[in-house]
Amino acid sequence: MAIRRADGVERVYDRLRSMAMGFGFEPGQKVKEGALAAEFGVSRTPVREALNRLVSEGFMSFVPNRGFFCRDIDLDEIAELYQIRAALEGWAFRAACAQVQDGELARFCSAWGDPARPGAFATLDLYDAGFHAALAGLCGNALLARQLGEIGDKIGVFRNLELEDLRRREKTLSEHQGIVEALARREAEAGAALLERHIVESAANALAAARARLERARAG
Amino acid sequence: MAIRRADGVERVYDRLRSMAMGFGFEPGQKVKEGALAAEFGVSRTPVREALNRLVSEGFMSFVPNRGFFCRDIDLDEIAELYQIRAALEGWAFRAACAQVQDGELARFCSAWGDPARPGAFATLDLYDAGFHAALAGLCGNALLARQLGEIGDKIGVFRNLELEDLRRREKTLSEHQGIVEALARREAEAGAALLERHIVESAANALAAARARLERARAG
DNA sequence: CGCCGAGAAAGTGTATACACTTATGTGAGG
DNA sequence: CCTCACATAAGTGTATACACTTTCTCGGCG
Repeated sequence: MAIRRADGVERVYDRLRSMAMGFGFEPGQKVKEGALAAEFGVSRTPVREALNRLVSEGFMSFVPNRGFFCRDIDLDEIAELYQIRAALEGWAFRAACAQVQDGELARFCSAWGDPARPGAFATLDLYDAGFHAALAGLCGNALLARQLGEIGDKIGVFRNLELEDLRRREKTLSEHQGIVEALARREAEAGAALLERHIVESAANALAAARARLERARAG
Repeated sequence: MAIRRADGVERVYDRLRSMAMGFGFEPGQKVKEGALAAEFGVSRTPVREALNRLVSEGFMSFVPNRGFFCRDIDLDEIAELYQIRAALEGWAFRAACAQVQDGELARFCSAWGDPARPGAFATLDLYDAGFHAALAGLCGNALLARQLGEIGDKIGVFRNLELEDLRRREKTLSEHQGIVEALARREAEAGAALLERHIVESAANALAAARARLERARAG
């Protein structure tokens, strides 16, 4: 038997994480170590390790002697995540206005201020994620940028669902445009206000999408 | 041998976490599973599980085939944590001004606006932590409050060290006072500005304390 | 029909075994 | 004295074993 087949935990962790981000598990569903171990062709040990990591990342919950459960998708929680995102991105924008170097700012604006840019991305949600990640990168706080990334992962599919609406797509692009322009002029307060409104609206749409998705899941 | 002695992982996890929060490990030090297992009187399995959780909480790092390492205390990282705290608490304050109920607000103000209140706490850093936690609780976003709690844990000892300076203690109390008054009048922007300045100053002091502590550790 | 309890089945919790990897020490050659 | 190669020790990665707990099943009883 091939013991130490390369990077067992890592593979298991990645698969479980993407399953948890998408709809690979029913919300709230019990997650059985043994079944996953069999499915992935490893023993329970690496599965448990991966699950433990996912617990403290908030993708799973754990009850002693009962095991692991997929988090259930809670609309309130998604709303709260969007609020945290608004707080963090707003701060990041102000910080970027105050301290980013001219060169870096110019590079950002020419890259993300171009209305044709979305065409280079396979899907709009990838473009959107890229935009917000790049923006967060300007504030000089790597930890904050990382936190925003993790929040994005948890919001996950709903951000995607949200952008399926065609009118919402155009609105997203024009709002991004406005934010870039404010940043170019280093208008911290005005830009932050635009950004926060942009996120609040995204939240409303994502919540609607999530609600619909949950209805569908409950029905089918 | 007593297999299944109650809550093995939980006990191990708690001990490791408090060790990591204080100075139980040298910063950057390698953490050997076997040694810890022996010390705690359990096998490596629960130790690894606890360590895995601590990795995704940011208290430990992990390198495949090399094992776990205590995070090294990075001054930049502490500064970044304080910035995230400022962003989150600032947002929470504004949200609290906008939407907290009169009754809850009054209760908060009478509790934390009392200058004699600190006397009820064993140490000032407990009082300080309590104040900021209560404030975060007013914004109605439980996830945000939790995040702030975790940030507080990571800042950990330095917050404590920071408050050892006597002048800083008095300053802290009067700044809290001002924040409570702004909240009582629901002056979102003015209060948030006070709060953010308060945190920025705390950060500067905590960083100085951390720097001193690191010097001492390096010398002794 | 519903409820309860005993027994069986399924599943978790941790110890242990052992393959594999990395670190450590040691002696020969430069 | 330094360096490299190799043996050895230390340590990690995962499978497996087995005790304990929870959950399921089903027959008897009210």
